[in-house]
Amino acid sequence: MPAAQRREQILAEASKVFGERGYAGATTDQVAQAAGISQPYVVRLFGTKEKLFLEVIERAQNKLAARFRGVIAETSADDGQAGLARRLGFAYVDLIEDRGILLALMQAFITGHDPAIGPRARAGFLATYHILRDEAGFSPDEVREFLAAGMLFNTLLALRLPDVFDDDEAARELMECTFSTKLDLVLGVSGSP
Amino acid sequence: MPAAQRREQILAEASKVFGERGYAGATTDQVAQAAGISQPYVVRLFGTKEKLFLEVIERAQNKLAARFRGVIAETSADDGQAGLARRLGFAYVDLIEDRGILLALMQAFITGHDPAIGPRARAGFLATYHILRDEAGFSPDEVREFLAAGMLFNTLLALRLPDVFDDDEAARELMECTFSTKLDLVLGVSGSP
DNA sequence: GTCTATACGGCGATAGAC
DNA sequence: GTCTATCGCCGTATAGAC
Repeated sequence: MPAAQRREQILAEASKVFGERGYAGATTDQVAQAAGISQPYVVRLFGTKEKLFLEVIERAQNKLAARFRGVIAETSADDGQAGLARRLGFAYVDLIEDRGILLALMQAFITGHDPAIGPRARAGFLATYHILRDEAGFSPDEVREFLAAGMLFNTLLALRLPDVFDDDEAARELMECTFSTKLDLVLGVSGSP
Repeated sequence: MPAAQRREQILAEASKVFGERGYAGATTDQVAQAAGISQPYVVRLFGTKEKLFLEVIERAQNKLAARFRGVIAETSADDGQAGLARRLGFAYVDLIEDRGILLALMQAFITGHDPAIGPRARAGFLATYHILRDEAGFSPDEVREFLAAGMLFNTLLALRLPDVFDDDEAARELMECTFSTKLDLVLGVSGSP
Protein backbone atom coordinates (compact mmCIF):
# COMPACT_ATOMS: atom_id res chain seq x y z
CA MET A 1 0.00 0.00 0.00
CA PRO A 2 1.32 3.47 -0.87
CA ALA A 3 2.51 5.48 2.09
CA ALA A 4 -0.03 8.28 1.71
CA GLN A 5 -2.98 5.90 1.75
CA ARG A 6 -1.48 3.95 4.63
CA ARG A 7 -1.05 7.15 6.65
CA GLU A 8 -4.68 8.12 6.17
CA GLN A 9 -5.82 4.64 7.14
CA ILE A 10 -3.73 4.72 10.30
CA LEU A 11 -5.00 8.19 11.19
CA ALA A 12 -8.58 6.98 10.88
CA GLU A 13 -7.94 3.99 13.13
CA ALA A 14 -5.90 6.07 15.55
CA SER A 15 -8.83 8.48 15.91
CA LYS A 16 -10.97 5.66 17.19
CA VAL A 17 -8.36 4.22 19.51
CA PHE A 18 -7.33 7.57 20.99
CA GLY A 19 -10.98 8.52 21.25
CA GLU A 20 -11.81 5.45 23.30
CA ARG A 21 -8.79 5.38 25.57
CA GLY A 22 -7.43 8.91 25.60
CA TYR A 23 -3.94 9.98 24.70
CA ALA A 24 -2.20 8.30 27.61
CA GLY A 25 -4.45 5.26 27.71
CA ALA A 26 -4.10 4.32 24.08
CA THR A 27 -1.09 2.36 22.90
CA THR A 28 0.65 2.46 19.56
CA ASP A 29 0.19 -1.29 19.42
CA GLN A 30 -3.59 -0.95 19.62
CA VAL A 31 -3.45 1.44 16.71
CA ALA A 32 -1.22 -0.96 14.81
CA GLN A 33 -3.54 -3.91 15.38
CA ALA A 34 -6.55 -1.86 14.31
CA ALA A 35 -4.73 -1.02 11.10
CA GLY A 36 -3.47 -4.57 10.63
CA ILE A 37 0.23 -3.68 10.71
CA SER A 38 3.09 -3.94 13.19
CA GLN A 39 3.59 -1.56 16.11
CA PRO A 40 7.09 -0.39 15.11
CA TYR A 41 5.80 0.55 11.70
CA VAL A 42 3.28 2.95 13.22
CA VAL A 43 6.09 4.64 15.12
CA ARG A 44 8.23 4.61 12.01
CA LEU A 45 5.64 6.44 9.96
CA PHE A 46 4.79 9.14 12.50
CA GLY A 47 7.97 9.52 14.53
CA THR A 48 6.45 9.43 18.01
CA LYS A 49 3.13 8.70 19.66
CA GLU A 50 2.70 12.39 20.43
CA LYS A 51 3.16 13.41 16.80
CA LEU A 52 0.61 10.82 15.78
CA PHE A 53 -1.87 12.22 18.26
CA LEU A 54 -1.27 15.76 17.02
CA GLU A 55 -1.97 14.65 13.46
CA VAL A 56 -5.16 12.94 14.61
CA ILE A 57 -6.36 16.15 16.23
CA GLU A 58 -5.41 18.26 13.26
CA ARG A 59 -7.23 15.93 10.91
CA ALA A 60 -10.40 16.09 12.98
CA GLN A 61 -10.28 19.87 13.25
CA ASN A 62 -9.68 20.23 9.52
CA LYS A 63 -12.60 17.97 8.68
CA LEU A 64 -14.85 19.99 10.95
CA ALA A 65 -13.77 23.29 9.46
CA ALA A 66 -14.14 22.00 5.91
CA ARG A 67 -17.62 20.66 6.63
CA PHE A 68 -18.82 23.91 8.17
CA ARG A 69 -17.40 25.95 5.30
CA GLY A 70 -19.12 23.67 2.83
CA VAL A 71 -22.48 24.18 4.52
CA ILE A 72 -22.01 27.94 4.68
CA ALA A 73 -21.09 28.09 1.00
CA GLU A 74 -24.11 26.15 -0.19
CA THR A 75 -26.69 27.83 2.03
CA SER A 76 -28.51 30.72 0.41
CA ALA A 77 -28.85 33.98 2.29
CA ASP A 78 -32.65 33.82 2.41
CA ASP A 79 -32.56 30.79 4.69
CA GLY A 80 -31.77 33.18 7.51
CA GLN A 81 -29.47 32.68 10.48
CA ALA A 82 -31.78 30.16 12.13
CA GLY A 83 -31.85 28.05 8.98
CA LEU A 84 -28.08 28.15 8.71
CA ALA A 85 -27.69 27.14 12.36
CA ARG A 86 -30.00 24.23 11.73
CA ARG A 87 -28.01 23.05 8.74
CA LEU A 88 -24.74 23.41 10.62
CA GLY A 89 -26.17 21.39 13.49
CA PHE A 90 -27.15 18.58 11.17
CA ALA A 91 -23.75 18.72 9.50
CA TYR A 92 -22.10 18.37 12.88
CA VAL A 93 -24.15 15.35 13.82
CA ASP A 94 -23.46 13.82 10.46
CA LEU A 95 -19.74 14.48 10.73
CA ILE A 96 -19.35 12.52 13.90
CA GLU A 97 -20.99 9.48 12.43
CA ASP A 98 -17.27 8.96 12.11
CA ARG A 99 -17.16 8.51 15.82
CA GLY A 100 -13.39 8.79 15.95
CA ILE A 101 -13.59 12.42 14.94
CA LEU A 102 -15.86 13.52 17.77
CA LEU A 103 -13.80 11.72 20.34
CA ALA A 104 -10.55 13.07 18.94
CA LEU A 105 -11.94 16.58 19.34
CA MET A 106 -13.02 15.91 22.91
CA GLN A 107 -9.73 14.35 23.85
CA ALA A 108 -8.02 17.46 22.53
CA PHE A 109 -10.16 19.61 24.84
CA ILE A 110 -9.26 17.79 27.99
CA THR A 111 -5.60 17.52 27.10
CA GLY A 112 -5.52 21.32 27.13
CA HIS A 113 -2.91 21.38 29.88
CA ASP A 114 -0.30 19.64 27.73
CA PRO A 115 2.38 22.03 26.46
CA ALA A 116 2.39 20.54 22.98
CA ILE A 117 -1.26 19.54 22.58
CA GLY A 118 -2.93 22.38 24.47
CA PRO A 119 -2.05 25.20 22.08
CA ARG A 120 -3.25 23.24 19.08
CA ALA A 121 -6.48 22.31 20.82
CA ARG A 122 -7.18 25.96 21.65
CA ALA A 123 -6.29 27.06 18.13
CA GLY A 124 -8.74 24.57 16.64
CA PHE A 125 -11.54 25.61 18.95
CA LEU A 126 -11.00 29.29 18.24
CA ALA A 127 -10.88 28.55 14.53
CA THR A 128 -14.38 27.11 14.82
CA TYR A 129 -15.44 30.21 16.70
CA HIS A 130 -14.15 32.41 13.89
CA ILE A 131 -15.88 30.38 11.21
CA LEU A 132 -19.20 30.67 13.00
CA ARG A 133 -18.88 34.34 13.76
CA ASP A 134 -17.01 35.74 10.75
CA GLU A 135 -18.03 33.38 7.97
CA ALA A 136 -21.47 32.25 9.07
CA GLY A 137 -22.24 35.73 10.41
CA PHE A 138 -23.45 34.66 13.87
CA SER A 139 -23.46 37.10 16.75
CA PRO A 140 -21.28 36.18 19.73
CA ASP A 141 -24.40 35.10 21.60
CA GLU A 142 -25.55 32.92 18.73
CA VAL A 143 -22.13 31.32 18.54
CA ARG A 144 -22.18 30.67 22.27
CA GLU A 145 -25.56 28.99 22.07
CA PHE A 146 -24.49 26.86 19.13
CA LEU A 147 -21.28 25.78 20.83
CA ALA A 148 -23.05 25.05 24.12
CA ALA A 149 -25.47 22.74 22.35
CA GLY A 150 -22.55 21.01 20.67
CA MET A 151 -20.71 20.51 23.94
CA LEU A 152 -23.76 18.92 25.56
CA PHE A 153 -24.10 16.76 22.50
CA ASN A 154 -20.48 15.67 22.85
CA THR A 155 -20.90 14.88 26.52
CA LEU A 156 -23.99 12.73 26.09
CA LEU A 157 -22.30 10.68 23.39
CA ALA A 158 -19.03 10.38 25.31
CA LEU A 159 -21.02 9.12 28.31
CA ARG A 160 -22.60 6.49 26.06
CA LEU A 161 -26.01 7.66 27.18
CA PRO A 162 -27.66 6.02 24.18
CA ASP A 163 -26.52 2.70 25.67
CA VAL A 164 -28.98 3.07 28.54
CA PHE A 165 -31.59 4.74 26.36
CA ASP A 166 -33.99 1.86 26.73
CA ASP A 167 -33.56 1.35 30.46
CA ASP A 168 -33.72 4.83 31.85
CA GLU A 169 -36.62 7.21 31.48
CA ALA A 170 -34.54 10.28 32.29
CA ALA A 171 -31.84 9.35 29.81
CA ARG A 172 -34.43 8.94 27.09
CA GLU A 173 -36.08 12.24 27.89
CA LEU A 174 -32.80 14.14 27.91
CA MET A 175 -31.68 12.56 24.66
CA GLU A 176 -34.94 13.31 22.91
CA CYS A 177 -35.03 16.85 24.18
CA THR A 178 -31.43 17.51 23.19
CA PHE A 179 -31.42 16.02 19.74
CA SER A 180 -35.09 16.34 18.83
CA THR A 181 -35.24 15.96 15.06
CA LYS A 182 -31.67 14.72 14.89
CA LEU A 183 -32.46 11.71 17.04
CA ASP A 184 -32.57 9.10 14.33
CA LEU A 185 -29.16 10.23 13.18
CA VAL A 186 -27.77 9.93 16.68
CA LEU A 187 -29.15 6.48 17.25
CA GLY A 188 -27.64 5.43 13.96
CA VAL A 189 -24.31 6.70 15.21
CA SER A 190 -24.07 4.78 18.43
CA GLY A 191 -26.43 1.88 17.89
CA SER A 192 -25.21 -1.68 17.56
CA PRO A 193 -23.25 -2.34 14.36
CA MET B 1 -2.50 11.38 60.73
CA PRO B 2 -5.76 9.45 61.28
CA ALA B 3 -6.79 7.30 58.33
CA ALA B 4 -10.05 9.12 57.61
CA GLN B 5 -8.36 12.48 57.34
CA ARG B 6 -5.53 10.99 55.27
CA ARG B 7 -8.04 9.47 52.88
CA GLU B 8 -9.79 12.79 52.33
CA GLN B 9 -6.48 14.53 51.77
CA ILE B 10 -5.41 11.93 49.20
CA LEU B 11 -8.78 12.16 47.43
CA ALA B 12 -8.41 15.93 47.13
CA GLU B 13 -4.92 15.63 45.67
CA ALA B 14 -5.95 12.73 43.45
CA SER B 15 -8.74 14.88 41.99
CA LYS B 16 -6.20 17.38 40.77
CA VAL B 17 -3.77 14.82 39.43
CA PHE B 18 -6.41 12.75 37.65
CA GLY B 19 -7.99 15.94 36.38
CA GLU B 20 -4.77 17.14 34.80
CA ARG B 21 -3.57 13.87 33.33
CA GLY B 22 -6.63 11.70 32.94
CA TYR B 23 -7.19 8.27 34.43
CA ALA B 24 -4.56 6.50 32.35
CA GLY B 25 -2.10 9.37 32.29
CA ALA B 26 -1.98 9.92 36.01
CA THR B 27 0.21 7.72 38.18
CA THR B 28 -0.30 6.65 41.75
CA ASP B 29 3.15 7.99 42.45
CA GLN B 30 2.15 11.50 41.35
CA VAL B 31 -0.78 11.31 43.74
CA ALA B 32 1.52 10.09 46.49
CA GLN B 33 4.00 12.91 45.95
CA ALA B 34 1.22 15.49 45.93
CA ALA B 35 0.06 14.12 49.27
CA GLY B 36 3.59 13.82 50.63
CA ILE B 37 3.49 10.08 51.24
CA SER B 38 4.85 6.96 49.56
CA GLN B 39 3.33 5.39 46.46
CA PRO B 40 2.68 1.96 47.99
CA TYR B 41 0.74 3.59 50.80
CA VAL B 42 -1.67 5.14 48.34
CA VAL B 43 -2.32 1.72 46.86
CA ARG B 44 -2.57 0.24 50.31
CA LEU B 45 -5.31 2.66 51.35
CA PHE B 46 -7.45 2.38 48.23
CA GLY B 47 -6.73 -1.13 46.93
CA THR B 48 -6.14 -0.28 43.29
CA LYS B 49 -5.72 2.76 41.09
CA GLU B 50 -9.14 2.13 39.58
CA LYS B 51 -10.85 2.10 42.97
CA LEU B 52 -9.11 5.35 43.86
CA PHE B 53 -10.39 6.92 40.65
CA LEU B 54 -13.91 5.72 41.33
CA GLU B 55 -13.81 7.29 44.78
CA VAL B 56 -12.56 10.54 43.26
CA ILE B 57 -15.49 10.61 40.85
CA GLU B 58 -17.99 9.72 43.52
CA ARG B 59 -16.67 12.45 45.79
CA ALA B 60 -16.99 15.06 43.04
CA GLN B 61 -20.51 13.96 42.13
CA ASN B 62 -21.57 13.97 45.76
CA LYS B 63 -20.23 17.46 46.30
CA LEU B 64 -22.10 18.69 43.24
CA ALA B 65 -25.36 17.10 44.31
CA ALA B 66 -25.02 18.44 47.85
CA ARG B 67 -24.31 21.95 46.59
CA PHE B 68 -27.29 22.00 44.26
CA ARG B 69 -29.60 20.66 46.94
CA GLY B 70 -28.36 23.31 49.31
CA VAL B 71 -29.14 26.07 46.82
CA ILE B 72 -32.58 24.65 46.10
CA ALA B 73 -33.38 24.43 49.79
CA GLU B 74 -32.44 28.00 50.58
CA THR B 75 -34.05 29.62 47.55
CA SER B 76 -37.52 30.96 48.14
CA ALA B 77 -40.26 30.12 45.67
CA ASP B 78 -40.87 33.73 44.68
CA ASP B 79 -37.44 33.98 43.07
CA GLY B 80 -38.92 32.09 40.13
CA GLN B 81 -37.28 29.49 37.93
CA ALA B 82 -34.96 32.01 36.28
CA GLY B 83 -33.71 33.19 39.65
CA LEU B 84 -33.11 29.64 40.78
CA ALA B 85 -31.22 28.83 37.57
CA ARG B 86 -29.06 31.89 38.15
CA ARG B 87 -28.24 30.84 41.69
CA LEU B 88 -27.46 27.30 40.60
CA GLY B 89 -25.16 28.62 37.90
CA PHE B 90 -23.25 30.69 40.40
CA ALA B 91 -23.06 27.74 42.76
CA TYR B 92 -21.61 25.62 39.99
CA VAL B 93 -18.94 28.17 39.16
CA ASP B 94 -18.12 28.51 42.81
CA LEU B 95 -17.94 24.76 43.31
CA ILE B 96 -15.25 24.29 40.75
CA GLU B 97 -13.03 26.86 42.31
CA ASP B 98 -11.84 23.53 43.60
CA ARG B 99 -10.51 22.83 40.15
CA GLY B 100 -9.98 19.15 40.86
CA ILE B 101 -13.72 18.64 41.11
CA LEU B 102 -14.56 20.01 37.67
CA LEU B 103 -11.83 18.02 36.02
CA ALA B 104 -12.79 14.85 37.87
CA LEU B 105 -16.32 15.23 36.52
CA MET B 106 -15.07 15.77 32.98
CA GLN B 107 -12.70 12.86 33.15
CA ALA B 108 -15.61 10.70 34.22
CA PHE B 109 -17.56 11.76 31.11
CA ILE B 110 -14.89 10.80 28.65
CA THR B 111 -14.11 7.55 30.40
CA GLY B 112 -17.68 6.50 29.67
CA HIS B 113 -16.55 3.51 27.64
CA ASP B 114 -14.89 1.85 30.60
CA PRO B 115 -16.91 -1.07 32.01
CA ALA B 116 -16.30 -0.08 35.62
CA ILE B 117 -16.18 3.71 35.35
CA GLY B 118 -18.78 4.26 32.62
CA PRO B 119 -21.84 3.14 34.60
CA ARG B 120 -20.91 5.31 37.56
CA ALA B 121 -20.29 8.31 35.32
CA ARG B 122 -23.71 7.92 33.69
CA ALA B 123 -25.40 7.44 37.05
CA GLY B 124 -23.88 10.67 38.36
CA PHE B 125 -24.92 12.66 35.33
CA LEU B 126 -28.46 11.35 35.46
CA ALA B 127 -28.58 12.10 39.17
CA THR B 128 -27.88 15.74 38.35
CA TYR B 129 -30.61 15.63 35.74
CA HIS B 130 -33.08 14.36 38.31
CA ILE B 131 -32.11 17.01 40.84
CA LEU B 132 -32.67 19.78 38.31
CA ARG B 133 -35.92 18.41 37.00
CA ASP B 134 -37.56 16.83 40.04
CA GLU B 135 -36.16 18.91 42.90
CA ALA B 136 -35.55 22.27 41.23
CA GLY B 137 -38.69 21.87 39.15
CA PHE B 138 -37.14 22.65 35.77
CA SER B 139 -38.79 21.52 32.57
CA PRO B 140 -36.76 19.12 30.39
CA ASP B 141 -35.95 22.03 28.07
CA GLU B 142 -34.78 24.19 30.94
CA VAL B 143 -32.60 21.37 32.21
CA ARG B 144 -31.12 20.90 28.76
CA GLU B 145 -30.26 24.58 28.47
CA PHE B 146 -28.71 24.63 31.92
CA LEU B 147 -26.64 21.54 31.24
CA ALA B 148 -25.53 22.81 27.82
CA ALA B 149 -24.24 26.02 29.37
CA GLY B 150 -22.40 23.98 31.97
CA MET B 151 -20.78 21.75 29.36
CA LEU B 152 -19.52 24.77 27.40
CA PHE B 153 -18.25 26.18 30.65
CA ASN B 154 -16.39 22.94 31.34
CA THR B 155 -14.88 22.87 27.88
CA LEU B 156 -13.57 26.43 27.97
CA LEU B 157 -11.91 25.83 31.31
CA ALA B 158 -10.49 22.46 30.31
CA LEU B 159 -9.00 24.09 27.22
CA ARG B 160 -7.35 26.67 29.46
CA LEU B 161 -8.91 29.41 27.38
CA PRO B 162 -8.37 31.94 30.17
CA ASP B 163 -4.64 31.41 29.61
CA VAL B 164 -4.85 33.13 26.23
CA PHE B 165 -7.46 35.58 27.42
CA ASP B 166 -5.13 38.52 27.02
CA ASP B 167 -3.69 37.56 23.65
CA ASP B 168 -6.71 36.57 21.65
CA GLU B 169 -9.65 38.82 20.90
CA ALA B 170 -11.96 35.93 20.03
CA ALA B 171 -11.10 34.03 23.21
CA ARG B 172 -11.86 37.12 25.28
CA GLU B 173 -15.17 37.69 23.54
CA LEU B 174 -16.29 34.10 23.93
CA MET B 175 -15.33 34.01 27.58
CA GLU B 176 -17.10 37.26 28.35
CA CYS B 177 -20.19 36.23 26.48
CA THR B 178 -20.31 32.81 28.13
CA PHE B 179 -19.70 33.81 31.70
CA SER B 180 -20.94 37.42 31.66
CA THR B 181 -21.46 38.33 35.29
CA LYS B 182 -19.62 35.26 36.50
CA LEU B 183 -16.42 36.35 34.81
CA ASP B 184 -14.59 37.60 37.86
CA LEU B 185 -15.23 34.29 39.56
CA VAL B 186 -13.86 32.39 36.57
CA LEU B 187 -10.71 34.47 36.35
CA GLY B 188 -10.18 33.90 40.03
CA VAL B 189 -10.39 30.18 39.40
CA SER B 190 -7.72 29.85 36.74
CA GLY B 191 -5.57 32.90 37.31
CA SER B 192 -2.00 32.66 38.49
CA PRO B 193 -1.57 31.49 42.11
C1' DG C 1 0.11 4.22 60.06
C1' DT C 2 3.82 4.35 57.00
C1' DC C 3 8.11 2.99 54.76
C1' DT C 4 11.77 0.44 51.64
C1' DA C 5 12.66 -2.99 48.40
C1' DT C 6 11.28 -5.32 44.60
C1' DA C 7 8.72 -8.38 41.38
C1' DC C 8 6.27 -8.19 37.17
C1' DG C 9 4.17 -6.64 33.12
C1' DG C 10 3.69 -3.43 29.53
C1' DC C 11 4.87 0.21 26.33
C1' DG C 12 7.58 3.33 23.21
C1' DA C 13 11.29 3.31 20.51
C1' DT C 14 15.52 1.48 18.02
C1' DA C 15 18.18 -1.84 15.11
C1' DG C 16 18.40 -4.18 11.35
C1' DA C 17 16.73 -7.74 7.90
C1' DC C 18 14.03 -8.57 3.63
C1' DG D 1 7.09 -0.66 2.54
C1' DT D 2 6.99 -3.68 6.26
C1' DC D 3 8.55 -7.10 9.61
C1' DT D 4 10.91 -9.49 13.87
C1' DA D 5 13.62 -8.99 17.80
C1' DT D 6 14.75 -6.56 21.58
C1' DC D 7 16.24 -2.79 24.87
C1' DG D 8 15.21 0.06 28.65
C1' DC D 9 12.07 2.63 31.24
C1' DC D 10 8.19 3.19 34.06
C1' DG D 11 4.09 2.10 36.66
C1' DT D 12 1.20 -0.96 39.61
C1' DA D 13 1.06 -3.91 43.05
C1' DT D 14 3.03 -7.09 46.71
C1' DA D 15 6.04 -8.43 50.69
C1' DG D 16 7.48 -7.44 54.74
C1' DA D 17 9.86 -4.41 58.27
C1' DC D 18 9.30 -0.79 61.85
